[in-house]
Amino acid sequence: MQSPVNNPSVRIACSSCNLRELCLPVDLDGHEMQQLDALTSLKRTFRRGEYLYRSGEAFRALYAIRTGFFKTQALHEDGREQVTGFQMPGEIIGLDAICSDAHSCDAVALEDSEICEIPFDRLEELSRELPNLQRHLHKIMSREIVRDHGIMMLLGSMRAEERLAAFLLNLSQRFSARGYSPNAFHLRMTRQEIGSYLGLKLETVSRTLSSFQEHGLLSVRVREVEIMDMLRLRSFVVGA
Amino acid sequence: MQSPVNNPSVRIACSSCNLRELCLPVDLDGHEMQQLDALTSLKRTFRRGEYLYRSGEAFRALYAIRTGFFKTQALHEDGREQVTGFQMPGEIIGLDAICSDAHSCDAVALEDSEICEIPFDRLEELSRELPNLQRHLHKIMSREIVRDHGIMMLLGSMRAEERLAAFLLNLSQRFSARGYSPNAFHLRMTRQEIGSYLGLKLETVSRTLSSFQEHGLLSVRVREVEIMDMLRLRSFVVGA
DNA sequence: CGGAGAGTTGAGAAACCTCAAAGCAGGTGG
DNA sequence: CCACCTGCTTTGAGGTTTCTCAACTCTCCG
Repeated sequence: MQSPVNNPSVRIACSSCNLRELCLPVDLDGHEMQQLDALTSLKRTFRRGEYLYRSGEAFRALYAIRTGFFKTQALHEDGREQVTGFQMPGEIIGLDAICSDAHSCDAVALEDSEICEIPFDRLEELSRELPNLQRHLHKIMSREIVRDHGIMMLLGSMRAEERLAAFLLNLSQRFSARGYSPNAFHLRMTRQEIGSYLGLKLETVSRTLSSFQEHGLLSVRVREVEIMDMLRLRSFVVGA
Repeated sequence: MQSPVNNPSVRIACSSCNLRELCLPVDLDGHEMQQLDALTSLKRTFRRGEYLYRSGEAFRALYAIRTGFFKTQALHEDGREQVTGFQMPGEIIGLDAICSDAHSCDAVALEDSEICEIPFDRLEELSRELPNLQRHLHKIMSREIVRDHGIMMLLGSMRAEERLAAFLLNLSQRFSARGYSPNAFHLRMTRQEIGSYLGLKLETVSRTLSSFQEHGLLSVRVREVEIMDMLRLRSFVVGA
């Protein structure tokens, strides 16, 4: 993922990384911002396919994605694994590890990526001093919970077409918020990964995309998606 | 739900309510505990069917369930609603409201219940002073995220039998942690509500329960469940 | 005792999955 | 630079699971 063309949300981010998730701006003055920057100075890069962390590893830090694209996946006891999310620049991952001091899922780079490490001890420390930061951290965690509820709803009560429409619209909206086109984008993940995330088999994902294309909702060429009829796509999700 | 017969986890809870979720004990000394107690002194009771809060209401406080049983449900834009969780004594609800300062789901009492209100401003304030409490709050939120991932996995990759087995084992484990029998318990929710939570129709829930009974895994009489073969029930969830 | 909500059960339909085969794209090594 | 190989994607046919619609029963209250 290249740098956004023109994105006001990104401009207000702290200089070293996007600690704040987009749409959740935090109110910090210059000095406070410096402290936050100092906290988030450790950066690392990952090649496509590399693991940022694995299930079971000790928890030390949260990670803010600076550039690139990740997926997180949880493994079942019986070996089945399920993608629990796709993460874009500006988003925070690792929150699920706090409760047990160990990561409960894997995070894998879907393309060459750069992240910014946020030592959790020090984040907690700093957030005791900066109530704005404290509240912001709570909001990020709460937002993750709400997001998960949305996915539960999708998995529990939507049909394949609705799930895929919701998925594409969500991607579109997130790309758009980062200054990219909401109508045309590149999928970083395989059909299998999309299916895993949406509770569908890869063949169903492929068939449904083809069907969307036949009906003129969008055009797909392998991983290149162009949404042609945003309104009709939206009507899949909202209405029955 | 009556008071537990003999439950060590509850004994270490603060006196006025179970702020800590079970299995996540917090390390506070006497004075700190007093401060926490002062925070959580407001109690309220609810009759079966009453709403603790509704989607859209302003967010002011978290709620610890002291006695009783709740469900939380999210409403779709199109009117569909989905149960996102069932809550028992000692559990905290309302975390999803932090991110937007408004509740994003309804909380409904499934039986006469008593809760303890925790004003969030003051909880944040106190957790700035007490690092142990701060970490504990973060763990509670993180635990909610992990729980939700578990449900996503259930919804995305399990069949009806597996989902129901997982659901019953989860209830059993939670009752057990509260000092009740893990083998025999009363369901507080309807088939419809179970189905909504598990992404199934009520008829499928009913049929699957009947099938479990036929196979000698458990006995069901409407809402009274007795698990007869815990191991075989477990094998549904772990194995293929 | 009657009514309303909850639960059970059956039959047929719909959605999605499984298995299989073939086409495509991108990377690697000759 | 091309050919090949591997992994990803598409499409088809048939099977399973779950849903839908419907009728009936049960249980709990008033």
